[in-house]
Amino acid sequence: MALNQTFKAIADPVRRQILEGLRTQRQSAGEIAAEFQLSQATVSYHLKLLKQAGLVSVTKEKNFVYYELNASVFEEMLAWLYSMRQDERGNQREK
Amino acid sequence: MALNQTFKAIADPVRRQILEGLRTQRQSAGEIAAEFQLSQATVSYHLKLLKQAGLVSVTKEKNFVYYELNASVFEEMLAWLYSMRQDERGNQREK
DNA sequence: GAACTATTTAGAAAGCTATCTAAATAGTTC
DNA sequence: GAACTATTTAGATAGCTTTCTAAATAGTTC
Repeated sequence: MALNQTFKAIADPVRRQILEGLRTQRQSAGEIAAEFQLSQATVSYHLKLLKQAGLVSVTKEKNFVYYELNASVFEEMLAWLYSMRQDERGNQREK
Repeated sequence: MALNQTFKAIADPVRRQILEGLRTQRQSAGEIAAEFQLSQATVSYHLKLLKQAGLVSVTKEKNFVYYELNASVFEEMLAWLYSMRQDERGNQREK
């Protein structure tokens, strides 16, 4: 059950912002790091967590490492949130 | 921007399980705590975080405190996840 | 109002997370 | 192969989270 890792991964604002940056195109580790006022090492740490959670995938090219969104993993989380929303109909409170 | 608090709240497995238990009916703090092998104080702490994140709402009755799902707050998270999924079409990798 | 029941708050400890700097790795180019 | 560029790993640290036990609060019942 990797759902927990996935939810933890998106619980951090830096990591969500990285994901947002990857919505439209892939980016190298350096390009991603440039968007933050954090050391490259710190951003690399966040990228590692996103990769472990399956939210991004990685391709090496020259001496760049490109990250791209792996949207299928979002489905699991969507499914969980959906299931929560569904049942909020008659919520029987026996006054 | 309370989205961060909301994502953090669901990042913990105990809290997700609490929410799952509330899908079909409200429960008192004691009923919720009985489902876990954790002290009542610990469960109370998790309930506080869920309440602060707006994911549950609270009614007092006799000397019981009832918790129920507040599904509207899930919408925000759903919207974020959706926006992530949308853009994963042509992801232009110029090979 | 005394005893009881349900829940929360306080304080402390263990473990986890995010961050940094410095060093290591790995691949490129001349 | 030496120098350069991009990225990751290692080790350290501060701060946050989860958990506990004990005590406090608050409401109920007789």
